[in-house]
Amino acid sequence: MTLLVDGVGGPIVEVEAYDHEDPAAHGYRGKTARNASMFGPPGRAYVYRSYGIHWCLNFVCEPESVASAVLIRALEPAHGLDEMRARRGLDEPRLLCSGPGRLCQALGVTREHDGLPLDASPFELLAREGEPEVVAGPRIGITQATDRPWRYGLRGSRFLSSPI
DNA sequence: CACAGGATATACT
DNA sequence: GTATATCCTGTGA
Repeated sequence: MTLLVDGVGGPIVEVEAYDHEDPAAHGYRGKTARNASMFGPPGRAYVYRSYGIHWCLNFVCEPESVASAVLIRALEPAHGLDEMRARRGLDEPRLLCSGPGRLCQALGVTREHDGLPLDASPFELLAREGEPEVVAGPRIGITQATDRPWRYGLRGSRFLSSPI
C-alpha cells in the first residue's frame, strides 16, 4: 500500500512481521509501557524508540492479547519530497526512507503517533495498483528466532534498506 | 568496516 | 543498583 502521514510518504516496499509467539517481538514477554499499543485494538500505530535515538513505526495487526504487528522498514519516496529532504537534512532519495528510523524521520513520525488509528488523519493508506512481486528473507537486527523469514520486500526495489 | 549515541527492557548482583 | 542487549544510522577509519 501507499502510506502517507500528513500527505508525506509513498508505496511501502519493505516490512517485517512480529507475532505473539515470537521471541524477537516486543509483545512476547507481555505488556509494558512501551509496547502497550501492541495490546490495543488492531489497525493502529505502534511507535517505539529504537536504540535510544530513532523512532520505528509498526502497524498493529491482531486483536488484544494476540499482540502482533508489522514493522514498516522502507518506502519509496513519492509524495512530499521537499518535506522529507528538510526533515532528513539530505537530498539523496535512496537515503530518505530506506530503513525504519529514516522512514519515521522523513515522515515526521514520533511518539505522538503511538496508538493512533491508521484510517484517520494524519495517516492515510491507499490501495496498491497491480500485483507486486514480493520476496521474503530473514529479519534484520535480531538475535532470536532468526530462522523465521518474515522480512518481506518488493523485488528489485532500489529503496530497500538492504537487498533481500 | 568498526563504533558511538542513548531510551527501554531484562538479567544479573 | 549495575550490566548487557536491542526491530538503527551517521561518521570516520
